[in-house]
Amino acid sequence: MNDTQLQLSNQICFPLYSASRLMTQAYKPHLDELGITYPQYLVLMVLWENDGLTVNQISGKLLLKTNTLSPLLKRMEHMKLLKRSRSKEDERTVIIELTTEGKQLKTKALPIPEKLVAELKSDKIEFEDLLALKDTLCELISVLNTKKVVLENQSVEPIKK
Amino acid sequence: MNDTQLQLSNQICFPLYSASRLMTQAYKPHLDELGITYPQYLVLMVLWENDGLTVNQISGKLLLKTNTLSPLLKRMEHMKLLKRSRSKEDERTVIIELTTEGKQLKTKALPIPEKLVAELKSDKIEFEDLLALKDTLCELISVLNTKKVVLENQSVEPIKK
DNA sequence: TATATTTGCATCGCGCACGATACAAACGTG
DNA sequence: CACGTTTGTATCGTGCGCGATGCAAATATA
Repeated sequence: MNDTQLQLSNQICFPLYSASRLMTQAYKPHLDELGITYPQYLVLMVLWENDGLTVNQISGKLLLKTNTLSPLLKRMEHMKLLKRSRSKEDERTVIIELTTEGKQLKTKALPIPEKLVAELKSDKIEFEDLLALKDTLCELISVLNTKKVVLENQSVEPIKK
Repeated sequence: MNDTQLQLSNQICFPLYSASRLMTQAYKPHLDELGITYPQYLVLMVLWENDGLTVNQISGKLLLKTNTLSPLLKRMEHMKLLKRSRSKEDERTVIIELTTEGKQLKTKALPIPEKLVAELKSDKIEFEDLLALKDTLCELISVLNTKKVVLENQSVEPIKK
């Protein structure tokens, strides 16, 4: 029995981890111009597509827990990008709505994806490879996410009737 | 001109970001048993393969800056997993060496990659897809990393003779 | 209706990541 | 040898991510 599996080069997770960080770094100069971070960019993309969501709904779309989103959204409120307000139907839920400034940022963000693709496509990576990459990643996410939900629902207490 | 490019589902970066986080979460229960975090696991894998590296060498292998590694390694020294010492040849460089405890942890870590692959393979993802994923990710990393190095070397001052 | 449970969000503590900055050792140049 | 520059590491401040915990509103149950 050898230990080649413990070599960095043979793990799927390390390339995933590095590629994710490097990609975020590649976005950074473009996002700096808008004065936002990458997670903030994600929140904005969700809201540009569908404004007025609750914290929980954003959490579901970004797969981020509310304990990550709460401070993040609070910072974005201080930046005047969005407004938080309690729902009248359910006082527990918080509605997130873009301000005019938050909506206007969409125009400045529009060319960013194109630029990023251009930066990558200029090299030896085929566009088709990126599409295949995205598909496999989404499969992976689906598997990991459902597995996680299953584990969370395995309560310590036996299921009660 | 439409804005479908700004939809979350059409960005390559979001799946990358989510998959990376979810994968780290999938490792967590296994790493918890060893009492280490995922970045610490990465450092150990590098050292298991090649002990006695400098901070700079580890930085190169993990693509992490030394300002991330310094505190990380310090924590691991407090955990008695490794020892830091200044090189005698060059007083600036710090040599990182595993302790007996750090070396022994390898035995407990050995079954982890196998378990992870098993968790993934049990579902609809083909093993070949994961290999292709890894290859494309490594290409991506190569492109992003070299691009970054090039940008860093573009000094503000003109190149002096 | 009273009580128990669930749900939605927030707070806290910790460990990354990283840009900016600092600093001493090493190196290069005159 | 004196100097300016580069190199290797560390420190600081900020923003995530996330497990653990808290808490009030809503819901379910008795």
